[in-house]
Amino acid sequence: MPELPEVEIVKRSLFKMINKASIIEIKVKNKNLRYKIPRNFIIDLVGQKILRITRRSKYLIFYFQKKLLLAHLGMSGKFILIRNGDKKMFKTNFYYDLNIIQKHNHIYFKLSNGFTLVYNDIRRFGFFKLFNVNELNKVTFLKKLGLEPLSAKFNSEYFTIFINNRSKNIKNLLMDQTFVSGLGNIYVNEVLFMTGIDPLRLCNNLKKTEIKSLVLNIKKILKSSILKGGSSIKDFKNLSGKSGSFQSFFHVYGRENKNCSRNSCTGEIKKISISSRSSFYCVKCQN
DNA sequence: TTCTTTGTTCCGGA
DNA sequence: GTCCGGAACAAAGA
Repeated sequence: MPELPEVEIVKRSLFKMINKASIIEIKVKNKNLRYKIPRNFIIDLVGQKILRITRRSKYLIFYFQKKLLLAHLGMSGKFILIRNGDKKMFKTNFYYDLNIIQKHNHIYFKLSNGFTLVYNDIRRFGFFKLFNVNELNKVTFLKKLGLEPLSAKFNSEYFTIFINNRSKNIKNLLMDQTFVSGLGNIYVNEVLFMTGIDPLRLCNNLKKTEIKSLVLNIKKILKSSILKGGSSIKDFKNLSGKSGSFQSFFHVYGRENKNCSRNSCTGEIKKISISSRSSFYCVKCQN
């Protein structure tokens, strides 16, 4: 489940391997992703050169001469790089992991640098959208997004002002992409555990020190995960098919009924549902 | 067949 | 008008 750190790793891998390459050919095997791949998708992109690749929240943005390609990986979307014309498909030097099922390959981008970029997505919740180059400011997906959690502007002052006159619980606040963009369920669970805050605590009851600590821990956990190559709790793989290592550092997510991993805490991890999303927390040190 | 999983969007109620 | 939570949506695997 790609959240900010995973998307950042994908962006870096893509930048390293295919930046400045041109698209020679596109094969759409299944156009029914989260949104239908439009008719003009192929004609708009073939012959275009990738000028740069950036990330905003969990979105990837590919800059071409005439178009912008916005991509979201949804729950299970991944990019795989194979050699052009390779019939063995997943037995290349670049992808030896057979957890990838070929029937979920939906789009092939044949590139000028000898590689083909494959988009694979089991649940097909990911999507691609095309925009004109000067229309980035009109993209509604991006317009609504709040601050990047790793930016300097995301700090205690911003946090304090935003929660003024708001009463939602802290779990939902951190999940709210208009507040801070890029955190998903897994990282929010981890941040709240690290900070020792009950996910149901109302955000307008937070103390100054808790807000400060939350901001610090959000940055710390995201940076640490990026350094370790992203998590791989279920589906995440980087371009070379290797899992990240951050998943082994999860303290609460998926640890229902297990003992709290915090030194000196004898509590147990409980699972509850908040806004129909599962939340894991220690009954003792998060209250 | 039902339940779970995700981020995003939409809708009704306060 | 604004805020909030819950539900719907997409697909697939257990």
